[in-house]
Amino acid sequence: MAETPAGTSPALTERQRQIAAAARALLDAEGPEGLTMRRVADALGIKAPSLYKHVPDKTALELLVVAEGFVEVAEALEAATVSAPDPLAALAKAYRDYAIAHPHLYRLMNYQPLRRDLLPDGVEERAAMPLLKAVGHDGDRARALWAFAHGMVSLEIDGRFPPDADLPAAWAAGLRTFVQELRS
Amino acid sequence: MAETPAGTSPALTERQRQIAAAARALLDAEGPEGLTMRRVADALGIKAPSLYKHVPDKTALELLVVAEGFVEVAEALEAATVSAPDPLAALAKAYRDYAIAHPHLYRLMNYQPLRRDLLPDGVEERAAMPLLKAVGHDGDRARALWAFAHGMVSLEIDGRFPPDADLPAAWAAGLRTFVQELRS
DNA sequence: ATTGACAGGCTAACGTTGTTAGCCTACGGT
DNA sequence: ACCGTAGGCTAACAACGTTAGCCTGTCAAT
Repeated sequence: MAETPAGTSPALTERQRQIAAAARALLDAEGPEGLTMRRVADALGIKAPSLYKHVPDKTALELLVVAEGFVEVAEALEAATVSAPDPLAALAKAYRDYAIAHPHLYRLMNYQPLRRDLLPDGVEERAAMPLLKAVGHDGDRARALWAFAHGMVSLEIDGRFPPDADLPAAWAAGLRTFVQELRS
Repeated sequence: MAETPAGTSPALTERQRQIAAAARALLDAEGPEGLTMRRVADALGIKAPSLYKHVPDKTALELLVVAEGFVEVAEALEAATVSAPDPLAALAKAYRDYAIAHPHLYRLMNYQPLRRDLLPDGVEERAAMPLLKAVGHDGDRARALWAFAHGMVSLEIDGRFPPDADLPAAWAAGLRTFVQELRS
């Protein structure tokens, strides 16, 4: 058991990175049903119980994947907002694009309480930065925008909108306010 | 096997209503982990396999509960918006109140694709009506508002906002736009 | 009055899941 | 030369959803 001071990033071993990669691949390819201990172990050529030598339990394994997802999202949002004519629209588009591209991962990341204590430090903040910046460092409005985007994306991913819904129009309707208020 | 014309509400049997009630109670009290076939059967004094004489599988059982939830939400929203000075704020508050009061049910209803074909007719539409009315029968804005509310509520339920976040202020920031636009 | 269908319970069992216990082996440091 | 530890393994458990097959009571039709 490596000594890991509470509140510090654990620094993954090679095996843990392999596990995370295998899990990620399975999740992307087959969804949450495909993400089982035995399947992950199979992908690495070992048996399921051996995973527990590297990871305390399944939720910790999932967290490895989630952490990876947060970094990716952060990178995508940063890349999208840097020098964009309309940063807010670009941000929204990038957020949605990522979710649509990786719906299973998006659910794993956002459809449940987040074990922040087990997440590497700063990961979440980094992902939130582009949002805060785009919205003028107003926490309340940032949270409102996040909620709107998350709501739109999750409802779309889960097919909850009627098939004839004009989602771009709905996005526009929702974003209008934020843009407006920024200009005032 | 009762003949149930496709697309028509099945009309529950007494036993099915009992099953739904037991499931609902378990879900409210213990969350999704508590909602198992055996636990539901126990609550009714029967064995798990007997449930399958009344319900095809677990997701159908869950759908009984979900349908009940939709009716309750619809009633709550209708009651809240009737003769409210600020219908939109009242609607938002009622929506949140329901979700906060029944978080497990809210997740079951809204965190996954919805099997509309197995849901009694009109249930979903009825729940959507107060929203549409409050927003001036503009579908795009209605969906944007729904997404915002769902995002706020689900992120709150899952503890995703920082503990010091001022959620009422975030709600206000998000709702401002809708109110504004209505007045114009 | 007898029959027979069927509704609705039961037990036994299967396959899959996460997880634990306990064993074995190879390697690296004292 | 030792020995601890990292990291595999097999066997097994409990809980889950679900199926097969049986049995009994009720009730309608002959």
